[in-house]
Amino acid sequence: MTSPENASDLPESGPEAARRRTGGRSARVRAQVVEAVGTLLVESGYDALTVDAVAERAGVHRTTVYRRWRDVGGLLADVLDAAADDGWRPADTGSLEDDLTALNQEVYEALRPGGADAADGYGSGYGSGYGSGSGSGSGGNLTIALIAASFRSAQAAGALTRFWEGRYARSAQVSDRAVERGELRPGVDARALLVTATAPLYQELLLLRSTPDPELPRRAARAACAAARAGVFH
Amino acid sequence: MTSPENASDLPESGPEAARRRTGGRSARVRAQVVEAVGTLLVESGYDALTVDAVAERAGVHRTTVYRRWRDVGGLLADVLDAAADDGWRPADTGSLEDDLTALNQEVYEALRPGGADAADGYGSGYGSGYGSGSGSGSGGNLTIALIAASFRSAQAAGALTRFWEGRYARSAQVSDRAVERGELRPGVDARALLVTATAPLYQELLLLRSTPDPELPRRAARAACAAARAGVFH
DNA sequence: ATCTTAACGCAACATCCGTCGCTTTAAGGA
DNA sequence: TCCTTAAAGCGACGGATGTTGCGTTAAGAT
Repeated sequence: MTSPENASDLPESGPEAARRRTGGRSARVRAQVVEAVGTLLVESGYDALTVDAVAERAGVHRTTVYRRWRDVGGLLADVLDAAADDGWRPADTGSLEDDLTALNQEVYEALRPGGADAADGYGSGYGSGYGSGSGSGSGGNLTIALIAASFRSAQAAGALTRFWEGRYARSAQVSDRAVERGELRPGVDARALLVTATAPLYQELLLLRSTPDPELPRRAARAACAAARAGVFH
Repeated sequence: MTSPENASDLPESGPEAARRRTGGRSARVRAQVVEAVGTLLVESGYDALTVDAVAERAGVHRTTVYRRWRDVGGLLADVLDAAADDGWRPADTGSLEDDLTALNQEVYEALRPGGADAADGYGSGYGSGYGSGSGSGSGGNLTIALIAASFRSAQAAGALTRFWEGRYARSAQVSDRAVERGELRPGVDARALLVTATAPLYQELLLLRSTPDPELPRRAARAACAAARAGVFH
């Protein structure tokens, strides 16, 4: 759980620097607030995620939230950074196409209207505590809410980028394994391959908001495979 | 120029329906407001696009804007619908890869940080009157501002989807021409091909906000070509 | 030219949002 | 246990945002 103020975590430069107090009350407040953010997002979507609502839900005073997180973007950055360092790994199915399809399936679930309950924007694991968002009325999709927020706050945008880059970095082993198996020649640009594979899902579900096509994850994976085998990413 | 209220343009159902007044003053007000929206977006980005700022810039009263467009989303929807029916056509270069690259180049310019001055999110032509946004400080990218807005307003989201679908529909002839030339077998899914070709640009520049790579438009086009030739979109 | 009334202008109002100065609580070192 | 002070609580404020009721202007029909 990375907090805004210790993101760059020098232990206070001065010799007699003021001691931070991260124990007891502060920790409790943070936990309550972070949980309130998740709950509110799932229940009523991003528009309901005001500082006031979070504070009330967390049983904490408004000014406390303003001082520690500054704004909604800061709250989301905190939540996202916490989600970023889960133990997620890409599935290992034995073939490049199936690996990419599995990856795309996760993205698909996260982006689908009734979608997953997690900061699953790409990958799983986060906050399985938040009951599935399935059909929770105006709640809408949590992942989409987070992305929407990233357009309103530089801080949230940075956190989201870090989250995704972490996912892509770990997914590079999908490409590595394909090389080991001899499916691809060495020297392939893993990131380009992965972006090509996943991008159509974001395009269709997030930007174009077309009706979800269950075949899309596999088709996008196949397209990326074909391009990779043709040497486009070398 | 499609206005919110005549979007579904039945000429008033009742036999003695109240006559709308679209002439003189109303038309002038609309023109002033729409122009103010464009100017403000280019000059200072989406965050500066408040109803008040638009009203002041247009020399019109706040309540007028609130009543006719309801909110910023309504304003943007109006602007986007106006931009959607320009005369845009995809370039015809003589080969599929070059056609797609040209398409991607337009998207690239529109999405790049110092990017194009138009609602060029995909395609050109709109409002060439708005001086190029090149480097206009905090202005940021107009296209990205419009997309960001679409996450805050269902009305703007709908307009943006319509805009893009129109672009994709017209771009289908890129695929048709490739079939005619014998580059692709008949029966290819043009939309899937086009989405695959353009999606990596949106992914990198809009979502991941990575530093622009001038090679990206061509690489994405090549990847889509390779997939198409492999029969992925049939 | 005259009349009706849609659309705009205006001012007052209610909210919401973020900030500030001050007080109170309790974390953490001695 | 006591002391210092970081961090939370509290109330009040100023500014921005959106709404409402009413008066004024002018579009469009006769």
